[in-house]
Formats: sequence, structure tokens, C-alpha cells
Amino acid sequence: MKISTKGRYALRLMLDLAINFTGEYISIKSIAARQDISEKYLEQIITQLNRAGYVKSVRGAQGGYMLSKAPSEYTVGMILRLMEGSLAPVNCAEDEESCDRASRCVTQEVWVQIQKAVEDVVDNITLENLVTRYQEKAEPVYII
Amino acid sequence: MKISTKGRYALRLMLDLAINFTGEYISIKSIAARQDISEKYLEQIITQLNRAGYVKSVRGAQGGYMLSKAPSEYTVGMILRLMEGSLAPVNCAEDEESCDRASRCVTQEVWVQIQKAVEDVVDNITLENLVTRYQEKAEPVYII
DNA sequence: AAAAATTCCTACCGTTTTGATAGAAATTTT
DNA sequence: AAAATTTCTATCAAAACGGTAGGAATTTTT
Repeated sequence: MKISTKGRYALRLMLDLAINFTGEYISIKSIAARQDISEKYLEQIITQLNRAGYVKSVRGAQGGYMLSKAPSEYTVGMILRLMEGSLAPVNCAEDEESCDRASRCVTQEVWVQIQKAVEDVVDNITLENLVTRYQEKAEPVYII
Repeated sequence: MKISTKGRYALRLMLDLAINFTGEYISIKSIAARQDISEKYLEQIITQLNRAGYVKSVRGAQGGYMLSKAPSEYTVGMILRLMEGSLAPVNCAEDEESCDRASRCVTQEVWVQIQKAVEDVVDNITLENLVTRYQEKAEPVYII
């Protein structure tokens, strides 16, 4: 029942791009340094995000990556689904036909309930929400 | 983000014991036949359930297994936790000290939210609930 | 024009987990 | 004594995980 490092790193990566947005492209190298993740591994992950159109890239010196849309346009669910393939705890939760017992199976209903619960969380948190949480953590506002 | 076959089979196994309860011990062989799961694999799974005290066993002819408590005493969560080890989507959701970024990390909060959502589902479904659902599916009551 | 900085692409690889299978010993009933 | 079971231990192939490596392509800087 674990989320792989690909999914976790992808979320940190996207959040890093959102938090460190300046209008300039951000290199893998700098993300890797901030997030303490191998450059080569991040490269693989960001390639998937790029192919899905979640980020845009520019090669060469001063090149790098940038979110292609506003942080509010990305949900955690979008990012995790892209990396994990699906958020179903078992195949039959998403595709009843993957098991011919599904019609009589009550455990299948449990898996569907789990999947819905997970989706209800991740589809209702955006990168923007996370940026806000980050700022509140990093720079608490003291009302005097 | 998948639940392993061990967890899934364990739930079907426990439910099978609950549904087919007659007061007599039930053999692995008969469970395997009904559930269409390898006897040898079920054996390994039920061994874990036995060691945890979730089922009791008797060897020899007419031997087999039986739930050690009433179906209402088992939650889906208990069974899944036993087989999967934990329901946390990542280690830091359960054990903050497993990552020294946890205190500043906002993705960690996401994992905690996911875990809580999953637990809220599985800790509130008992085997008894599933038996009821099963009976409603298998024998619909037509009110005329 | 050359050098430097970067993404892009493909392949490979060791370790762990998953999902079993196999065989024989121990126990209990028939 | 035989049959039916659980119990225990070992083994194993395949897939997934979590990377690493190297070089080609592109763009900017010098």
C-alpha cells in the first residue's frame, strides 16, 4: 500500500517548481540540490512530467523547466496518477472486468471505497494549496 | 499504491470463514476450492492469521480453521494491517523521524491525510458488515 | 567558432518484493 | 495402521523498485 519514490519525488519536484517560480527556467541540478534527490533519477521523473505536458523545458545554458500552468491548475491526484499509473488499491476497483468474481464479491466494494477515499483527498489538494501551506510554515505571521 | 495479494486473499479467507461458519473446523482445501486460490499459498497466509490469534486451528482429519472471535470483532483494517504491515502510503506518514525533512515538509501532510482517509474506511468495516452485504447480494429480499 | 551548460534518450543493473511451489514432519481422527 | 490435516522450512522465477551511466542534441555564453 505504498506510494513509490517516483510519485513522491514528482510531487516534491512540482512543488519545488511552484515555490521557486521566478519566471526563469529552473535546472534539474538546482532542484536536485534543494530536494536532495539524485539528478539522474529526477531527470527520469521530469521527463514523464514533460511528456504529459505538466512542465515545459528549454535546453542549453540557462535552460531548465517551468510549470506549464498555474499551481492552482494541478492537483496532487493528477501528479500521482501520472507517476503511479492509477490510485486503485487493486485492479478490480477500477476495472470490474479484471476479475470475474467482481459481481458477487463484497471485498471488491471495500477496494472501491478505499480508492474513493484516497481520490477524495488527492483530487482536492492543489499545488497552490501546498505552496500556501509551505509559506505558512516557513514564514509564520505574528499578529501583534 | 497497491494492496498485495496477501492482504486481499487474507480478507477473502477471513470472510470465507465467517460466511461458512457452522461450528466445525474448515480445511484449507475447501477454502482454496471456493476461493480459487492455491492451497499452499493460502497455507502461508493463514499461518500469519493463526499466529496473530485471528483464527484457531486443529490438525488431523476433520481439522481445519475457525475464526477465534465473532465476525463483528474483526475490522478490515486489522486484517490488512497484519498482512501489509502498515497502511501508511509512505513511512514518514507514520513515523516522522524516518525523514529529517518532515518538520518542514508539506507533502508529508498529504501522506498523513491519505493514510487517515484509508484508515477511516477500513477501520469502520467489520467482517460482520461484509457478511451482511454478501447475504444481501446473494439472497435479495423482495418485499411484496 | 568554440566551449559550456543544459535537456534528451537509451540502456543497464543490483536488490527487494511478490507470488507462489515443494516436500516432509507432526498431529489427530477414523 | 491409514488417512487427513496442519505445520514448518526451503526454494525460486518474475516483476518492481530505485537507481546509475554515457553520450547525443540543443542552446547560450564566451
